[in-house]
Amino acid sequence: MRLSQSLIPTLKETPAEAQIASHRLMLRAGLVRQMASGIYAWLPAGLRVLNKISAIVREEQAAAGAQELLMPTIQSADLWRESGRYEAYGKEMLRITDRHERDLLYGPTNEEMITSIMRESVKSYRELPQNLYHIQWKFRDEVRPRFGVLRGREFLMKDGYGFDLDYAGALLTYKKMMLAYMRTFQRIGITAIPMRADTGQIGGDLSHEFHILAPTGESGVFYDATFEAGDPAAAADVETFYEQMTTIYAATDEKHDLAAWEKIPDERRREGRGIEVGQIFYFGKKYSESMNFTVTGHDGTKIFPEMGSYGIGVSRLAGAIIEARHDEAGIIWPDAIAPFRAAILNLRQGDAATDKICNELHEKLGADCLYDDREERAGAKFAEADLMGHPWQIIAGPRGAANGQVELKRRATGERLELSVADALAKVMS
RNA sequence: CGGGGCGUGGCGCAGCCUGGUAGCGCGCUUGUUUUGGGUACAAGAGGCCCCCGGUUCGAAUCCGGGCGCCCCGACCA
Repeated sequence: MRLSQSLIPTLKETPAEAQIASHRLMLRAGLVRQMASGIYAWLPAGLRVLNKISAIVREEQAAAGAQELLMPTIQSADLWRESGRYEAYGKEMLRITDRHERDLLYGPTNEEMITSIMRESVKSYRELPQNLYHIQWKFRDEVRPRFGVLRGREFLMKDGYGFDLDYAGALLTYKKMMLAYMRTFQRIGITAIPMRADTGQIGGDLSHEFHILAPTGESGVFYDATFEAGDPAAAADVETFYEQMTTIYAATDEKHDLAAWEKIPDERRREGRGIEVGQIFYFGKKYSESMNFTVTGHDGTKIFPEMGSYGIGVSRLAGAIIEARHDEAGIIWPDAIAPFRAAILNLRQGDAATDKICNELHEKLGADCLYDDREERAGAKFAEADLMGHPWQIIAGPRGAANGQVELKRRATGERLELSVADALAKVMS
């Protein structure tokens, strides 16, 4: 993609409303624009991030046996009256009336809807277990939206719902989802820690939140340093994995257990701030019972399926990652979800040898690279590339172009290498 | 929902107290210059001063009402 023909409106100065790093950088790097309080438009580069996160989520959900569907954003109030949450949910729910005076709402979550879909079609124990998810925009009318996309009112969430015949099955689904989540976060390139959590509006009795560590996080977190070492998803099987995840200490301030904390050796105690990027719940028959969803068991009796729900804040992740990975110059994207894997900086637009090298690079690297072909000073190009946080920068100028050399810069480390065009390409694509 | 603040070209801000017809920096356009870390000079374009009403000969400025946005706290993927 050529920068000269792209809508990537970077800002030299920080808009006054942005207080925290991720918000400032998302605006400055041209990823998002605010359209109303807590409501954002995702510009082309920002959308690429959302799409890359979603793609990884999809792959890991598929690997865990979950099926993707797509439910609407607008829901009927009647559905929510069945579960009793239409009244219970309060002002966070955006309520809408259509031209026929029917009560609708913009979905803050989808337990009722998925249960309704399942109960229409699933009648036999033979059809369970099933696990379904979608990636869809949600709306929660927060009292005070803030921190850019970290606490928006409209946000993109992956929400999944598991249906099992019994507690054992539901617990296994819960464990599988925890594993899928840890793999997802790992592939995205961040460290997330599962922490025991309250169940809030969703209800139920077993829940974990996944936090990524960042000094500006909204929750205080306490954890055993063991989480920082090794590969959390490397366990031989899901039971071993779950055992490890739930025996090593980790809790948010709400659930912090001083007695357990003090048993951990001093040097392994870690205290910090966390940003919640996902949460999983087991809540049993809460919705199957209230909404009368049953399947017939092999002995002919009716069974209320056991349920759980599984959420990842996709749009929040985009902000949270920046919060965890940036410096004074800008964003430091992990390779897996950077809007562009590499940027080509043409330091002398119009210099024949330089242009030739850049065009060749652009062609070979394809759509996942951004070619800065603008008529700008070198300094401006460097500054903007650092701001946007491309994992790799390929810097081409007349100095090196004469003998076929370019400079390759790694954003995360600042490391630079003088390489031939072919070697630079090989490194970026590996 | 309690407390505080802000709204002036695209962005960051000054002007408001003490009313007299809008200014600075960045960005944008054109030309020259510069050419490896946000270059310099020159000439331009661009503003219902958030909205409505009031006071006044005259309102960005004073008064009343409304809307929007931000920050702190309580609440939340």
